[in-house]
Amino acid sequence: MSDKPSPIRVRIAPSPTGYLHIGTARTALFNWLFARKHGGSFIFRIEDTDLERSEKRFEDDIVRGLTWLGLTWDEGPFRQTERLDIYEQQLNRLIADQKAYYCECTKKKLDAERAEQQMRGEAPKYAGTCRDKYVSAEQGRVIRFRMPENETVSFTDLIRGPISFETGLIGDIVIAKNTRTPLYNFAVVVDDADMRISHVIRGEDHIANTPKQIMIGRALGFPEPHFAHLPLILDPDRSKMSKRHSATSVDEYRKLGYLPEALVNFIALLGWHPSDDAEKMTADEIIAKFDISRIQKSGAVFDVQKLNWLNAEYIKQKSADELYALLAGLYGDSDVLFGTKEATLKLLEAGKVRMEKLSDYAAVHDSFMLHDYGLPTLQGKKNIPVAEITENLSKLREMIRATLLHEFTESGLQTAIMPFADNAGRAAVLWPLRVALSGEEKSPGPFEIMAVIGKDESLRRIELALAKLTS
RNA sequence: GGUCCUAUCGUCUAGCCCGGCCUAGGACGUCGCGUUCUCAUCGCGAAAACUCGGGUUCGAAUCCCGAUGGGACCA
Repeated sequence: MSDKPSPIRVRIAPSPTGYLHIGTARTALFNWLFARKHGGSFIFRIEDTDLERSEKRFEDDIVRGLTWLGLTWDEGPFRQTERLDIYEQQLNRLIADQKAYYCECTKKKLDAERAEQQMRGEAPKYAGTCRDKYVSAEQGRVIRFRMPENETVSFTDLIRGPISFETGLIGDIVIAKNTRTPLYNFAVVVDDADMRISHVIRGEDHIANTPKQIMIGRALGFPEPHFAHLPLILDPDRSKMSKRHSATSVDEYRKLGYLPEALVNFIALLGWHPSDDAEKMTADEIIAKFDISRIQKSGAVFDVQKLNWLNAEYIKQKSADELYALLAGLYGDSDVLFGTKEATLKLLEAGKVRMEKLSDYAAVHDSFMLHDYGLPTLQGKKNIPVAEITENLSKLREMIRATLLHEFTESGLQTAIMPFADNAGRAAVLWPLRVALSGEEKSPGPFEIMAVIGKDESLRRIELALAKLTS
């Protein structure tokens, strides 16, 4: 054995039996971070041996999702269905070495055995009927791995420390249906060895598979990788995150208007924490601060509120142009435009603080439109007299008319109007002005609205209010 | 049912390995106050946690044992 450290090689190995799941994305992220942190390689493998449930559209979704998140891989995607010869070769080797054997037990017989074991309160496992008799490949229904009977398998989990299992409790597991149809626990071992994976970083739900895979790997004479089992992402009821309670697919989050940098940042913080308490971090900063030993042992609840906060932070830091491009990509130009492109950019600049998600844009867009309203709204809770409102709005109309076009900005309008508002009473000036412009109890500020809708439209809306007052 | 993992504010977590600096820190959320009328942003502030029981020790969130809770996997 050489002391030369083997290169860091990690992988993400999803099954294309569903859309890219948040949990899978998080596993991918931690593998990616580990690879990037240590100058290693990140390998992408598609575990599509389950032909019934695997679909091309799911594979495409996974590829698209990882790309969108920026989790770029160095090798792959490899597909297990394209590697059948490799598994067959290793399976034959195991059979020749008598470390695996054909089993002809019927499902009915196995079910009966299991029921009996359960009754006796024993751990359900294969009774070993075919273990020591000759069953030909033709007679065999499945191929089983000959599990040693009295061994303790131990491994040191990078996150949890030492973990051990008794092989006697595991039994002779099925590793393939036939030499061309390997099962999960076998294919994984062969692939990880073949791809020279140094660290297997995966979800906690795989802990029980680890001893099986270690034993198969030993039987095959493969070097043993390091293992790290990540805590699970939980729903608010603390069960494993599932569709039942929340959006679980990465693409759903994209469609809801979450930014990839926000999702990556948030997901990184689920079960991991930098030593300096930083919360908002770019991917590069996360890589720099990443340390696998700081990963949490217990599950983390997916708190959408915190994700929303982070997403809002990232939206605020985008320019109007960037937001426009993002929005147009998501909804199409026609749904995004507010009059002209120029006005839309102004709206975006003013309105982005009101968006947690890109999908909030519709409401923001709407908040700059004029809504139907009645006299009581214009008078407000303080019930400002109609005469006073009429007088103030008339004066405002003149001031706005007099405002030069290049001063028709939020700050320009503020400078022009605030002295008057302070004089006549802010509440009696600003409230009616704002309602005249928006028609709403709650809305963006009057200067914000005017700067976005422009001089002509502002005056039109004020005229409308004045007309309402005199009618 | 069996096996395995796990336990600090409502949530994400710092601290735990190397006991005293912890009157337990930060963030989200909540509540309050302020900032150009409302809303949002922004600023300031508040409430809010060491699962329980034993032990070790001068001293335990931190070490040991047990219980209880939660979860995952297999069936």
